[in-house]
Amino acid sequence: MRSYKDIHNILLERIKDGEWAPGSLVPSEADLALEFGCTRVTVNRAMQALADSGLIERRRKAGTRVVQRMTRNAVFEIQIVRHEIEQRGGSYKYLLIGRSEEVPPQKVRAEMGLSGEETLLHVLSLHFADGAPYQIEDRWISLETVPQARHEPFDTLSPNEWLLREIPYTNAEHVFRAARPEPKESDYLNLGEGEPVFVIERTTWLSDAAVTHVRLVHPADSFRLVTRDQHGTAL
Amino acid sequence: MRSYKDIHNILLERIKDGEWAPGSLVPSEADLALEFGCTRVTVNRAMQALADSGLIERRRKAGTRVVQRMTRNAVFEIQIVRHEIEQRGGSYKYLLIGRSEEVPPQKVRAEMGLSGEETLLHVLSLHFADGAPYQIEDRWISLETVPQARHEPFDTLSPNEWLLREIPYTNAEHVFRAARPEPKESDYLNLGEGEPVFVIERTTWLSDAAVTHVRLVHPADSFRLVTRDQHGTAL
DNA sequence: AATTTTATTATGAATATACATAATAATCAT
DNA sequence: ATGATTATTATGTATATTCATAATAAAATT
Repeated sequence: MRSYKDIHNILLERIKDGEWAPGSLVPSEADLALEFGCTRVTVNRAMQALADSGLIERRRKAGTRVVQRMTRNAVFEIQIVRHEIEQRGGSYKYLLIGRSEEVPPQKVRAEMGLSGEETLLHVLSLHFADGAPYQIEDRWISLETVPQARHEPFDTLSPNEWLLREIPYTNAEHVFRAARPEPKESDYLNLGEGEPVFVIERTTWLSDAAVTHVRLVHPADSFRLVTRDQHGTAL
Repeated sequence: MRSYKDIHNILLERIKDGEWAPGSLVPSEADLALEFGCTRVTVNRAMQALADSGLIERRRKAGTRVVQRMTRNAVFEIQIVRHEIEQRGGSYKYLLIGRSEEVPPQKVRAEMGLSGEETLLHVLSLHFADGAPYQIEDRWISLETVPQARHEPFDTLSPNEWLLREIPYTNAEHVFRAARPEPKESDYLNLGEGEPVFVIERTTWLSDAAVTHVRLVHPADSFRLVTRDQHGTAL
């Protein structure tokens, strides 16, 4: 028996092989159902999977076309820093530098979509891999969205780990860039003269409420971001 | 009438709100079908979508659990450099620097999984935004996988654009990092003293055959990589 | 008691069927 | 010819039904 996954794979092959060229119209569900000797529903399930993964575009009556993509997606994993390091067999250490309640600078307020001048929890900390500084975590946490944070000392458990463990979030925005470190950052990371840093800025939200904004600063020579593979199945 | 998408969203809310905690067992399809007044099939469709997006894990008889994720995904778009620039309202220019057939260095061969010492097409080019250098494209193209490339001059159309338009690929691997530019790169990009670069290395594959490997080098102050939002639908 | 067999249960998946909806094509009235 | 109306068609989705499969629990056998 042919499952919808089989049909999905067959259709995928046809697209990959160029048999169905980008932009071309593919046969209707009814025709394919006839060809594969199954019902239209089964073909539909397979086609929907292809549409979900962005390979085809479907419109009622107009039919289904192979997308003429000018863009593709890549996916990378965000995980706890400790795991990042331990996974590579490195030894991990965490150090809290400062913890206070302050009104964040304008830039952070803008990123988090804060209108007023409420105080947030500001936590500055350092993550070490094999004894060497690996990441500065400069974080602001909304006490309105996450009041529990007020009672967390963050002296042994990093905000990174606590948040990922305890607080759900719905979406995140990232900015990655290369930069010259600020003097203080250069100090914390123990950087050589002229060594650049890799900066990740992440803002996370729970529905419409900002949860946290963090600036992660890494020495350039010890950090690389790698994407996972694509197109295995859906996605 | 409640569609499977409605049910998907309702269940998603329950996970987001923590009503269904990470690691907890969620009600069976049959129970949920009863609750929502629809058939099990509809619930199944919704649950499958959630499973596809990695929020729940399902096993026969064992039931369905909310994943206890320590990692989350982020997605970014790979698009044609020209579009990247024009989308921001910038003016785009392309310049071919060199085109030749050579045996690539060991590092590139390793990335592409090449065993022998076959010659690849090597294309070096520059992309400008508003007159200023924006990206160095240092690319190797497999003439075995993409023989058509041999007849492409790449003097007005960049390999980036030609490949994305003409050649399908199934998956890609990326590495991002901050680095100090090599002297030649600093030269091409017209960089100031000590200015770092943002480097993207991408290898793409068509099934098991390597298509191309490219090193993209950007001035740090003109480049930032931004992720798209998550959790809209699947993924 | 330990092991094997059987029954139960939850998810996975296919089928036939019915109706909804959006886009296009064909028809008709002006 | 032009514009409005209707028919057609492809996809979207829901339902009832059926069977498959994997994991667990219960029962039976040794």
